[in-house]
Amino acid sequence: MTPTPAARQSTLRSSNLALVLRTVCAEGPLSRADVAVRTGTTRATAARLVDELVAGRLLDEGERPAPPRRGRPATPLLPGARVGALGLQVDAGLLAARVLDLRGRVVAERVEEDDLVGSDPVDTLARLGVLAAGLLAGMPAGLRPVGAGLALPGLVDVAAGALLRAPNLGWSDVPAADLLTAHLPTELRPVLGNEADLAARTVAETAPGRPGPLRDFLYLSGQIGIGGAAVLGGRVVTGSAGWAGEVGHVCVDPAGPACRCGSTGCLEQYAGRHALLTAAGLPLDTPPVDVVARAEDPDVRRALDAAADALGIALAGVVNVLDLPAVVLGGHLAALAEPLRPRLEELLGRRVLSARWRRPVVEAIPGLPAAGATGAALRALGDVLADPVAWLG
Amino acid sequence: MTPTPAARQSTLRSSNLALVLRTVCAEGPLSRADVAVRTGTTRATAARLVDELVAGRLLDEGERPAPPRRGRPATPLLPGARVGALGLQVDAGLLAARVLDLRGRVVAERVEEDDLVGSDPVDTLARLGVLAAGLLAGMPAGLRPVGAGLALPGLVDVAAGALLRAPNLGWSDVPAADLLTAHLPTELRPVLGNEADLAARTVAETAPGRPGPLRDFLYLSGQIGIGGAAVLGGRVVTGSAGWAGEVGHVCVDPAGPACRCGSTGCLEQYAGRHALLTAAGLPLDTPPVDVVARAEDPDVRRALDAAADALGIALAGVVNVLDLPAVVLGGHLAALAEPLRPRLEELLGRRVLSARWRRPVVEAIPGLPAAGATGAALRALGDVLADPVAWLG
DNA sequence: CGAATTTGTTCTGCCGTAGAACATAACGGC
DNA sequence: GCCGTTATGTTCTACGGCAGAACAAATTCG
Repeated sequence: MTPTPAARQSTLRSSNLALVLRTVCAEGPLSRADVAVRTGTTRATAARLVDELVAGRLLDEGERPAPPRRGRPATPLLPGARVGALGLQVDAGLLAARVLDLRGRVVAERVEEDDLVGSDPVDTLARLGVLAAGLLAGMPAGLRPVGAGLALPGLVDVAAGALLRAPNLGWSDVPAADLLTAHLPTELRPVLGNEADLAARTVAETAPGRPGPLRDFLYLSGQIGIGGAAVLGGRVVTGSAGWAGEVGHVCVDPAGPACRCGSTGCLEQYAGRHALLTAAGLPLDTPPVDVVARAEDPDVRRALDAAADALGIALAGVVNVLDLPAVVLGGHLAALAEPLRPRLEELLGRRVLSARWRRPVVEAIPGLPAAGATGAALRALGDVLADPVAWLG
Repeated sequence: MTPTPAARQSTLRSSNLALVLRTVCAEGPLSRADVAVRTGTTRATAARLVDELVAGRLLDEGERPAPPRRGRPATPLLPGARVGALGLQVDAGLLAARVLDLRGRVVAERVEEDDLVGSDPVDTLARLGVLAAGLLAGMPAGLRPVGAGLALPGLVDVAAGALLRAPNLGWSDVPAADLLTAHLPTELRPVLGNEADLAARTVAETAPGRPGPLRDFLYLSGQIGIGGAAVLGGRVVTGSAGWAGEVGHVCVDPAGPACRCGSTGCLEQYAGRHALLTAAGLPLDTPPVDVVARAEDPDVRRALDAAADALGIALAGVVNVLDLPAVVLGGHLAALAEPLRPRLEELLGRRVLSARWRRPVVEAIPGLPAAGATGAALRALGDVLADPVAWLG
């Protein structure tokens, strides 16, 4: 236990700098006077803090497209466009590198689709490293990269920067951060994260520091298997070691089919992409839209119903334990939301203890491809928002 | 969304006062110099803060049972003994009122055992109010009550101070805080809380501000039904509306027996006290020790195994979603821990995805009767620790 | 009995915010 | 076209809180 250090004058300053930066990030263009009102400080103090952030390039003074009003026109403040973070992702079907700026805009990206199941981790991460290095080399000179993150579909050891196990890739014990650092500037050693956790972050946070419409929800990322993440108060619940969110291995029926995890009747065995397509008698590369199109086919209908039932049972359990007002379907499950929803909502209404007072809502948010990469960049930019002083140099 | 106010000088002072108070509460008797070291401040500043807390009676200067050392003897500081909070509890089998001081000691208590299933909420809460008023009337004059809490076995609306539904009591829509306020001083309007959440708090926090041995765990409170609470980083996860922790209604087998909640195959139907005793062919008032004594009886053994299996399946799901390193059995389940543990730990080892890296541990913590009342008092005292300035008057 | 040692107190200086006065840049009416 | 109005942004002084160093106090050890 590191004892918490007491707050000193400088702590006050950092904390208020962070508050001002967060405020501008969260509420679009604001003037110095707006910032003073939002933070409850005087204009004098707000201006002082803003000036420091502008000097450190974390905030930009915009040209004034001033809506004509009385009084001296305000200079609009925006999150710094010259601060960017690198988000990386390796998934069963793609390799992605994406740079986001503090406004949450995609500055540059490269996505390579490829079947990476069973690929060699060293080769694949080297490919990703080259991809990322190329992306950074092509960046406009003014942009300063402040951090990097890597989304991986599996259990991750954040402190060590290592992937423990990613069943969908067939990878185990990969020192991913070390392998990538060889291709990147030293200050851009990527912080690892679980793909579903980071994808969930893109739903909770539409841009750095800007809260999304939902603050509490369970996110499901349907891939070959099923990943998930619970979000409470806008923060992803990562658990004590960062291994939370394995919704795909919640047991739906102890007498159900064996799962590769060693257990039986896991949710993944009903609602995972492979399991669902197999049950529906469709080829494993059938895109979700085709599944929806054939929803009236009896075999497909039966598979969809079984998936909805399994989701209902598993998610009701999670909602009972965590009290979440919404379930967000992402990944391939987003596309299947329509045929799944009626049965799923009915089950949640019946099996969730508090449904009588607040019935859980099912939302579908497809998200852009490689949402994990965006989430990884958001995490890195979140570090800047949390402690701007460290980035003012 | 209330905009966060910026930190000012006075914020700094409150925050450091809170830190000093927390530090002394967490690490037993400390001198001013110890506090300075622990908080990283100078002795001058630490002494100033300590003096203010001593003047406000939140800290006491102890007599020095000084272990003979070189140098000027230190004056030991202790959490204020004259600050107390009232914890109340209504359960199916008892009514409890308990006063805890800032050191976590039980200053006074009254517990009445009685069968309250199906009782009239207005009458019962009036009884509890009288009990509490009597307890307060008998308190030493020096003790200042700073807050109150009420633990209830059901879903609670904290903001309204109302109980929504407590199946074990047969109560619905009870304005509990209002009913009790009639018998108590106005500043002691009790804050409602779920019994399992508050009992879990007594495990996470052995005394106000003093962390227990476990920081992350799932607590199970076995009563007639089964309540639960997840604790992450020492904080109880209450969910978005405070309704989290309904582990008893996680589905173990969709084809299982119907539950009074309207669902099927809930954990409660296998490991709840009533369900377990019925399955074992024992009378419903059999104390847990007798169940353990007859563990070799085939019927009892079968019921215990079924309960262990159900717990394994349900808890593995929760652990997969929340990544918790430990499961704590409380209530009647604590007494049954020995016969349940082997099978339960085996199942958790098999069904928890991350068990290969860290196998979940099962602990039994019986706790004192009416742990919810203690937890409710701890919550109120936690308010004092969070913002001592409000209590310095 | 005096040196050493540790605790607690006093005093000065620095830093960050509050508050008020002042400067600036627009609009609008006459 | 000028001047009052209005809102923004800046400058200056005051206050409060912590850091750091010097000092006073109380006990042990040689």
